[in-house]
Amino acid sequence: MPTTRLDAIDRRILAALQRDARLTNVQLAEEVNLSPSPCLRRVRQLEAAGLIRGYHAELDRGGVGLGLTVFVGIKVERHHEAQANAFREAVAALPEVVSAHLVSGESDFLLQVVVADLAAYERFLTGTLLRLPGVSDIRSNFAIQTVKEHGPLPLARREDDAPEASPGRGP
Amino acid sequence: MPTTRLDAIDRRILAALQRDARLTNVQLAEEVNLSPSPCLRRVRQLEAAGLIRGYHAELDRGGVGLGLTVFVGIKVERHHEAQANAFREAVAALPEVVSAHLVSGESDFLLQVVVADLAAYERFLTGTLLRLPGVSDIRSNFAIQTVKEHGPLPLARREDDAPEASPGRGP
DNA sequence: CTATAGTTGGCAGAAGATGCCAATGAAGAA
DNA sequence: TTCTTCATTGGCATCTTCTGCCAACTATAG
Repeated sequence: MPTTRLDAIDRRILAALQRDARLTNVQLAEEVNLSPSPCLRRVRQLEAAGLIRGYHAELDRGGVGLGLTVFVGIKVERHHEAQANAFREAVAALPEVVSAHLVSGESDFLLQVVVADLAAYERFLTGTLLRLPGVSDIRSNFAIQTVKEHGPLPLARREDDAPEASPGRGP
Repeated sequence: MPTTRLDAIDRRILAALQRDARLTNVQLAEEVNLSPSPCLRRVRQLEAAGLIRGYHAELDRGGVGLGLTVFVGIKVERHHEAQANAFREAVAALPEVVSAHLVSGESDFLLQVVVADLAAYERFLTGTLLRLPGVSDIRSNFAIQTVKEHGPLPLARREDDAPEASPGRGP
């Protein structure tokens, strides 16, 4: 329901909150060259429109004892709709699964799995993943190094996204 | 530098902020059964220790015009250290690349790329990815459906993580 | 039992959040 | 061009929250 298309200020608000969700409304307003009132109103509107789906703390995986990230490709047998839904729901409900997508290519599903170590992954693989309904093949690719993570979405910037004070509205 | 191991309250703080980073310190304190002062102190400590790496708004990809997510497997030629670093830095600097990992298995790198549509991906692939230094093979897997995304990290819960009022400290 | 270190809760001043209203600016009609 | 209408803004007032400081409490070691 994008009632109104995003304007430059909305995009800057989204970019700022994507970078730092704990920004004070006052700080945010200053950053986008608005006074606090309309700034807060826009944020609420973006939230209500579903454009902002939530605010999350990004944790250090190693620091909380989750040292192993695995990308898991899963092939499933041709199945009925009900069976497919069951598989998806089962996968989504697993705490170790951080993300899961139906993808084109060799695998049907691509999961990102986070566990403490190789032993934990072995347990998760044999005790959980391999027992999911309809699984025909599983391929595990271990993350050896993280080059980039939680990168911000590249918000389209139009010509009017001036990073400094907008000329049309002085204080 | 995990000076002190995480206790149950720390884990609950992390879990809560992972779920909702905009929680008020008062709300957070209430949720973890502390008064605001020590709660805030713990949060600051977790931030300083690097366990909390940041706070980010989660945006609706479709809503901001980024309707296509692609998982890109890249093979690179055997290269020197300097060349490898150049590749990693180049990849990390690309706005369309949301995450990038060095992985085991068929590909050397696995990227998650976010673009507006197929045309934009075609431009990105031919204009940028294929021109990166040392690339020998690229395999693009398109996300057809998102089953789960931005799932919270499964914080290890010990026996003392009682979800209700802690017995040892009444108000 | 005493001493010590670490943690908690409460308090107070400062800062931020947020609803309300008049004013400003833009777009369209006449 | 001028007037009308509508959406959006900025400022204000009030309430909530933030956050540093201090005394009290708990647990551990001696």
